[in-house]
Amino acid sequence: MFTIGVLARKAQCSVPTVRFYEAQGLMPPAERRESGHRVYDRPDLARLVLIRRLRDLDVPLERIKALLKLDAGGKPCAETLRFFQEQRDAIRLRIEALRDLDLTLSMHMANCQSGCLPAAGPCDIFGVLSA
Amino acid sequence: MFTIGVLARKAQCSVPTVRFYEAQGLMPPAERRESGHRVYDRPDLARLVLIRRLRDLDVPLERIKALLKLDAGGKPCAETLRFFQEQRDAIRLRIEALRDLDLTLSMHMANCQSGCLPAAGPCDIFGVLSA
DNA sequence: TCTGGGACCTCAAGTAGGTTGAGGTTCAAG
DNA sequence: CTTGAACCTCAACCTACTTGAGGTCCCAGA
Repeated sequence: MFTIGVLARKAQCSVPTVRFYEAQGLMPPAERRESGHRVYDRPDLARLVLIRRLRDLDVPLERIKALLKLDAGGKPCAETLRFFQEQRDAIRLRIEALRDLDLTLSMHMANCQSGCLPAAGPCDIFGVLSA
Repeated sequence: MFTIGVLARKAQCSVPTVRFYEAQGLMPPAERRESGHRVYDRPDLARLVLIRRLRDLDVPLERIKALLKLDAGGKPCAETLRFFQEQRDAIRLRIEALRDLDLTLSMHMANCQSGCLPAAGPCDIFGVLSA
C-alpha cells in the first residue's frame, strides 16, 4: 500500500500523469483514505508500469486502453500476440532508422573534427543531413 | 521552383505542416506568385528536409530554430558539433532501450507461441512487461 | 501539543506540434 | 469554358501531458 507520490516514483512518471490516467480510464479509480488521498497497491503499480512501457513505444492511450481490456478478459494469446508482433516490427524499423542516422552523424563528425578544427571554417553537417 | 504540394511530398510531410513551420519561423516566408500561391526552390527543400530529420530525432522546434540560426551564421564547428554529439548520444540510448524491449518481447513471444496455443490459456505477456 | 513544510486534493488553463474543417480562389487538362 | 485538384486564410480541434491557483492533510521535531 503506498501513496500516489511513491507510485509515481516507482513507475518513473509524474504524479499528475497518474491522476490523468485515472481520469482517462487507463487506471481504475483509486481507493481513497478518509482524507481523500489516493492509495495504491502492487497490481496498480504493475498496471502503471505496463502503461508507461507501452507509451515509451508510442502506443496511443486509446490503444493501450483496448489492450488492457483484452488483458482483463483473460483472452487467449492470438490477438495479444498479433499486437505485440506489430509492435516489435515497429521497434525494429525504428532501430534501423536510428542506426542509419547514428552512422551518418558519426561519419560526418569524424570528418568535421579533423577537417575544420581549430575553429576554422563553418560546419557543413547541415548540408550533409539535408542531402 | 515548385509548389508547396511538391515540396511537401519531397520532404515527406504534409502541406499544412509546411505552412505551420513558416508561421513558426522555421521556414522563411515563402515567395509568392501573383495569385498568392507559395513558390519554393532547392535550398528551401534542403532546409525542410533538415527540419524533418531533426524532428524525427525529437528535437523540439525551438532548438531546431536556434540551430538553423547558428547554421546561417556560418559559425565554426565547435558548437554545432557539440549539439550533434549530444544528439547522437541520445540516439544511442534510445537504440539500447528499444533493443532491450525487442529482446523482452521476442523471448516472451517465443514462449507464448509454444506454451499457450492453440488458444488455450490467457497470455501472460502483460505480466512480463510490467515486471 | 503545536507548528511548519512537504505531499496531497480539485479544477482550469496552457503547451507542443501538429491536423482538420469551413469557406473561398486559382490553376490546368480536356 | 468548365470542372476538379491544389492552393489560400483563419479558426477550432487533437493528444498527452504539464503548470498553476487555491486549499487541505500528514507527520516529524521543538
